[in-house]
Order: sequence, then C-alpha cells, then structure tokens
Amino acid sequence: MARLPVYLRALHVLAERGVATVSSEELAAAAGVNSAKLRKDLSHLGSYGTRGVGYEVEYLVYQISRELGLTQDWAVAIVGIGNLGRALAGYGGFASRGFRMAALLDAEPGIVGEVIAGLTVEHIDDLETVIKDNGISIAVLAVPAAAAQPVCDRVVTSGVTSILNFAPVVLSVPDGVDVRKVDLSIELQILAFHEQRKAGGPSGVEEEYLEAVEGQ
Amino acid sequence: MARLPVYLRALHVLAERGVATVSSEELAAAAGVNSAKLRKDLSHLGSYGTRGVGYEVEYLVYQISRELGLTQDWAVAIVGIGNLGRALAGYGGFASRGFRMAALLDAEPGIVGEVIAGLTVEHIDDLETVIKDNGISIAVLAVPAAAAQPVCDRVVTSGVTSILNFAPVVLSVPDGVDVRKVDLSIELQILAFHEQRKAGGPSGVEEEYLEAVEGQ
DNA sequence: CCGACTTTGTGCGCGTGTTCACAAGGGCTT
DNA sequence: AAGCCCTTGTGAACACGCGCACAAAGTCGG
Repeated sequence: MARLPVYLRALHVLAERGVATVSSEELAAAAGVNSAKLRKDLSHLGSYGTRGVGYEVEYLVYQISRELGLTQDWAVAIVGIGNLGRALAGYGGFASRGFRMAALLDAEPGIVGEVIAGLTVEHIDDLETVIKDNGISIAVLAVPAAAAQPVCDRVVTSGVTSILNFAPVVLSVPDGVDVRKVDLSIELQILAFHEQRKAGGPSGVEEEYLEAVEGQ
Repeated sequence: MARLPVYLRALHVLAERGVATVSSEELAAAAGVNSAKLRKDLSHLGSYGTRGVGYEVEYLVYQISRELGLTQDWAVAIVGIGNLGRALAGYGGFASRGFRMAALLDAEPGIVGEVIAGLTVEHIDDLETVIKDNGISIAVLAVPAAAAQPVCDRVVTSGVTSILNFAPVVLSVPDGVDVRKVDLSIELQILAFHEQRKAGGPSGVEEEYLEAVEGQ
C-alpha cells in the first residue's frame, strides 16, 4: 500500500516524542486518513494491535519497515546530475530510510569527475558496468526528456527493475519493471485547475473567445 | 482530471511534428492510457472530436489549456531556497506553461539577496508583503519539515490558496485551500516495496526474526 | 447520392477501495 | 473474579473509476 510510508513517518515522529503506544484514531489523524482505513491497512500485514490499548509504536515501526523492505538497504543510482539531480543527491531523506546513493552518472564532461555528497560523478558510458558492479536495482532518472527513454532502456538492460522518473515523458518498459513518475509541472497544472475552479471556472476566457468569433 | 496535463503534453509533441488531427487510439497510446478512458475524459469538457476523423490537435490543445487554466498566467512563489528550491527555480518546465516565478523567499541571511534565475531572493520576514504585492496565489514549499506548517499558515493568511508541498509533513489548512504533496522519499519506499515483492516478499527477514525470538 | 468504413461518445457491468457500524476481545478497576 | 470500558478487526453497504462493447454520426470513395 502507498500509505504505509506515511504511517511510518508519523510513527517515527511519535517514537521520538517517547510515545510507546498509539490508537488507530490518533495515528490516523496524524497521517491524515480515516481510522477504519488505517486499521484495515494494518490488519493486512497481520494483527499487531491490542484491543482496548492500541498499537505499540516501536513494534509497528519494525513491522512496517519490514513490509516495505526498508530493513535491507537498497543501492540507488541517480542518472542526470543537473540542478535536480544535485538536489536529489544531497537530499537527506533517502539515506535515513535504507536507501544508499551508490552512483551518480552524467553525460556532460564538465560534470563527470565532480564530487557531490561524497560521490564522484561517473560517465554515462560506464552505466552498465557501474550498475552491475554496485548491485543497483533502483535508478532515478533526472535527465532531459529526449534522453529519458534511451537511458531507461540501458538501465533496464543492466538489470534495474525499479525506476523513479523525473523526465516529462511516458516511459515504456518491459513487464516486471516498475516505473514511478514525478512531474513537477503536472502538479502545478493540477493546482491551477483547482485554483481556476475556485475563481468561477474557465468562463471568462470562454466568453471572450466566443465573442471574438461571433463578432466577425 | 489529473490526466489532462499528460494529454496536453502528448498533444504538444504531436503539434510540433505538424500533426493536424489525432484519433483517441493514437493519443491514448502516447499518453499511456486506455482509449475509452481518454474519450470519456475529453467528452467531460465538451464534444470536440469528429466521428470518423478524430480530434483536431490545435483546437484540443486550446480547449485543454483553457480547462486547466493555463491561458491565464499564474504568479508562483518558492519558499525555501535550498538545493531543491534552486532546482525548482531554474526548472524550465514551469515558465513554458503559464507559470511565472514571481518571488523566491528564504530565511537564511547568506541566501537572501542572491540572484537566481533572474530573481533576487527575498527575506521570509517580508513574506506577507511580497505575496500580496505580486498577486501570488500559488506557493511552492521547499522548506525543512519543522518550518513547513508555520510557513504554510503564513502564506495561507496572505491569500495563497494553492500549495505544492515538498516537505515531508502532512499540512493542515483551512477549507478552500488546496495542497498537493510531493514526497521523494515516499516514492522510493513504494519502489522498494514492489522490488521486495519481486524478490519473494519479506519472508527471509521474517523467518530470521521468528527464529531469533523462538530460539530463546 | 449512396453505402461502407472509421471513430467518437456512452450505457452498463465489474472490480477495487472506502467508510460505517458493530461484534469480538483485552485491560483495568473495584 | 467480575463487570465495565475502550479499541481493534472486519462484515457489509456504498461509491467510484475503469474498460468493454456498441450505437450514433460523420467522412470518403465510387
């Protein structure tokens, strides 16, 4: 389930506060979901709650981490070390959750060799070797749109089976390979859509258009 | 609908290639969705197709842009000019879609005054003034987790009604304010979850745990 | 001008995910 | 030890979105 990471974060916050046990109601509020949904989610990975009391925070953290596969560490490569790639390489939220930045790759000669967050940027020509030698199974693509599909094909051929794609294109991959897409522009467009709705819909422009046409 | 931006991008690509008309089947393939779903989506914003022919690319671009509110320009502020904030400020995908970066804000004295992508970073103390003077209705939060809720409260008070949140916290906002959340760590965790499933589920660790406990 | 072909727009059934509501179960107090 | 209270876990109704399949509609060739 896609909500487990949210629960996990809320649990970590509670654990830091020294909270030992939490009810589904409280945790649901912290995670911003319905309490029944939370209980059903948790029941899908076993019965780890105590009726009349709630869930033991520490144990639940362990169970969710295990379910998500965060008890093992995952080697991640970032391909494309532009502004976004650099930001991702330096983002602390990854390392703290079992994700290890194992390689940075770029095509630009001026960038190759640079050291970022303790890693030397390698040339994309060595992509296959780097991925295999480091046992990388997750790749993050922060390359230009035109390069995304070719790079994608190469990382898949090299054995990567999970891809986080920041390029604004629809990647096609073989069965068995997972792709998640983050498109910053799309997020803003969705906000603009709702923003416009609040302001009374697209009517104003519509009428201008019709008037312009019919006025001829 | 959240898919309209995807259609729009595919249409832009087609328009650049000089394609004048497109069938739902082709466009659906380019956007990576089912053709019936695409037709239903498009029919929700009016009947802009011609049976037996398809959709006129240019006209459809206009209609979707209008529906999404991209025919007007939106003033956007980025709060938090760390690595991620810089990457966002320099991201070309925004300006090309009617989004105008109108202000950059940060709390760090060493960053305030810096010029990024043609904009001078302003101090967050002036947040209210900056937002009102520039007519900003959309804010992007790229601040540390601890600062997210206070900053959120301030931008909302200043009149912002749409927020794109990169901080790993659940923001609480009044009714009428839209929040979209992008959490890079969660995306990776979801990939790890599926990755683990491919490798046979969390069984290995489970057994180790049980053996360790029962062996006592 | 007509018929065959193509493609849109949509009614309908299905599966999934969500929520309500409650029974089962465990702790706590007396 | 017994009853009360609290919280989990889940059965069942509900809502929603998806996709199939087909009728309506418009184009193109003869």
